[in-house]
Amino acid sequence: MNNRNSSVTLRDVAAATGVDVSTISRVLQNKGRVSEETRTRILETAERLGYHGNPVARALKTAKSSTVLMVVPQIENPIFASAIIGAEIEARSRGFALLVSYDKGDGREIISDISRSSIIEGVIIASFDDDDRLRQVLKSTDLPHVVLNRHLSGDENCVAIDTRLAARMGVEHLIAMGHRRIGHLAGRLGRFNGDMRRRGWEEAMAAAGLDHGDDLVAQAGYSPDEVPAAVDKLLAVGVTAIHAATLLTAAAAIARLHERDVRVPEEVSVVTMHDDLLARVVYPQVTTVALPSQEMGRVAARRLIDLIQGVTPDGTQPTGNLLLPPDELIVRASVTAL
Amino acid sequence: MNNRNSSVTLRDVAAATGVDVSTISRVLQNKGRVSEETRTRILETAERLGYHGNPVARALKTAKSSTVLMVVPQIENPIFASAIIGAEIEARSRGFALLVSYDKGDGREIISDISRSSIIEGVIIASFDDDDRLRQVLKSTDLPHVVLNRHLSGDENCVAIDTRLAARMGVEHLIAMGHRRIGHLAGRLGRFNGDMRRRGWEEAMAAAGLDHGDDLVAQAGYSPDEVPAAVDKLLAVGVTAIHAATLLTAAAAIARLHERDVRVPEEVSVVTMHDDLLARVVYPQVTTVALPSQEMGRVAARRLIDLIQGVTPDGTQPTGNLLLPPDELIVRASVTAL
DNA sequence: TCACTATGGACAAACGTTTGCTCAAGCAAT
DNA sequence: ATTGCTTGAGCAAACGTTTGTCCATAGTGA
Repeated sequence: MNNRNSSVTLRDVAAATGVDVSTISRVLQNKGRVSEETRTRILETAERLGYHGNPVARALKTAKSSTVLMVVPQIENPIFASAIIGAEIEARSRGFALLVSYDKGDGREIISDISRSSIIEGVIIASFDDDDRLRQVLKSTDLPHVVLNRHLSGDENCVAIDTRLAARMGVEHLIAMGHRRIGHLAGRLGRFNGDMRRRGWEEAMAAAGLDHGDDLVAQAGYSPDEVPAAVDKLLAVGVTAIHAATLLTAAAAIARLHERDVRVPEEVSVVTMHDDLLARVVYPQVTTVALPSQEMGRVAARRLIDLIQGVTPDGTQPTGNLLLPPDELIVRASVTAL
Repeated sequence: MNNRNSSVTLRDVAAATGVDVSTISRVLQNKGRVSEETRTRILETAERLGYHGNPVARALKTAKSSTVLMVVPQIENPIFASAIIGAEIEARSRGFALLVSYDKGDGREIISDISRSSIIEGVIIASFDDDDRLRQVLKSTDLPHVVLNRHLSGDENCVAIDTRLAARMGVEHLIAMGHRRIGHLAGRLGRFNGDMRRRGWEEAMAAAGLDHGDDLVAQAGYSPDEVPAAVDKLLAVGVTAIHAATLLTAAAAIARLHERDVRVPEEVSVVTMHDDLLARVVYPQVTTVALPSQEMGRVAARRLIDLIQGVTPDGTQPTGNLLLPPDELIVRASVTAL
């Protein structure tokens, strides 16, 4: 019907070279035996005609679409934004296209929805923070998949960042700077990353022989709203430093400290993890452990495509969860020595 | 080869109903005349068998893939992140899938790249801030397209937000609060949005009979790095308020003011546009004109799909650039009355 | 009753590939 | 000289749809 420009087909090349389409196809795939002479002739005409193949036809024939889907919860979270970029870069470099779908988390069956309207070979799932629901979704499809940004017990294909280690690094920095009473402004406890970060804080505190009781942790989730109360709670127990679960809550904590006329970092230091522009536009600029969020997306895509293709580049079947180490601590102005 | 579960085909339904595949196809499309009896019988078996059609086969036959591509520069910019979501929501509701591709801006031919590996019916372009390059890219393909986040002279399918009006609204608020000497912390002048915002500031100032000379505008681009110097420049000419081009530069400006021991908003008020979490985690929380960034993505997708389908829902051929009005001014703490 | 038109549905071609099979040469071995 | 193997390439089927064409059957008017 509405033929796009790119409508030079195998048949056209065949006609132009006086050779059968099947031969062309084989040459283009480097499959089967073809004389050197015909091969170059074909390659030349294909090039000259601007032949590029029809991905849809190929997909129909081979049942491989070279397309993967990434389902994200709220893309606004900068960590997912970078993860998408990372995934897209990796996917593209492997000849795959990346479909992105937004999951409002309202229980819609995104995946079957999508795989109904478009053929995908696999899916990267970053949404569904309800483990049970995620398992259920995963079970409802037999698509290759990888779970992003957390580890799901019972699943072998999860890619996450070692936020426990990142937390430890941040807290250890605080300790090295002489802090002894360090509060943990927790994310969502009970969730993978929330728990990991708390454990990291705990480990660092324990290793230094410091108090890490419950009164030193205040949960604030991931939105700014609960931060003020949590900060107040920490202030009440006399912390000299706060380890915030996320950059956003760190910023909110700093804002609260200003509000309470507590000077940062002179009276209270703040450290967190994840580095982006935000860390440089709050005052004082925040000391933070950079996280490989783009790399996480890249690795997830790599694993997914390995899974789809059945092997890793080195020939072995990929398996096991991945935990990416954090990048380094970036020292800015929100922490001071005691 | 590797048949996914969803392999119940038209033929299967045909076999189960004892009717030809063509009839099934017509029933499923509501095309052609089919007796009520066969129709329901077909519908039932299709349902029972879980038939959902093969999008690839359909795409091959009809030359319509129901897939569009969105090319983004840096997705980290929250405005693009929301735009992607908006576009995805609209696309999905119209039965389209959204492919996302990241353009590092290194001159790679993303579009031909992608349309080579996957068939797309149209593209939303948010990258290429070089107008000439964009025009060239657009010319190199005859795909339906819409340009996002700016207007490109000579193109009829651009969707942007009226940042000029947003700027005016912000500045007018400042004026209403009694400010007279208001500096403009500009984005990138020479670019669509940078110019628009400056004009908005100018218009508001002019309308109030206030000074809007060049010494009152300081360019800072969109990254925090150039902000301190620009703020210093504005401080030097004695402004009591700053209108920042973006939320990020507003935050950076506030940070600089703190650094210079200038109290916000008591000594200098700050207003900007775009609302997201960031506006609530800096101290003081920033007064800002909310921008319909998700809506922009939605509208872009709508226009693109209208273009692809040749008509708008009401039957007329879509045409003309779109300029979305800003949402409302959100009053927070960064502005005070003089 | 006969020709004629709706109606409902079957047939088959086509979309652009991939791939198993077949087959003609060419060549070496018997 | 006949057989047998290798090499190169063509033939045709298939992937799962959509759609133009054709053909029965039934219903209409005369």
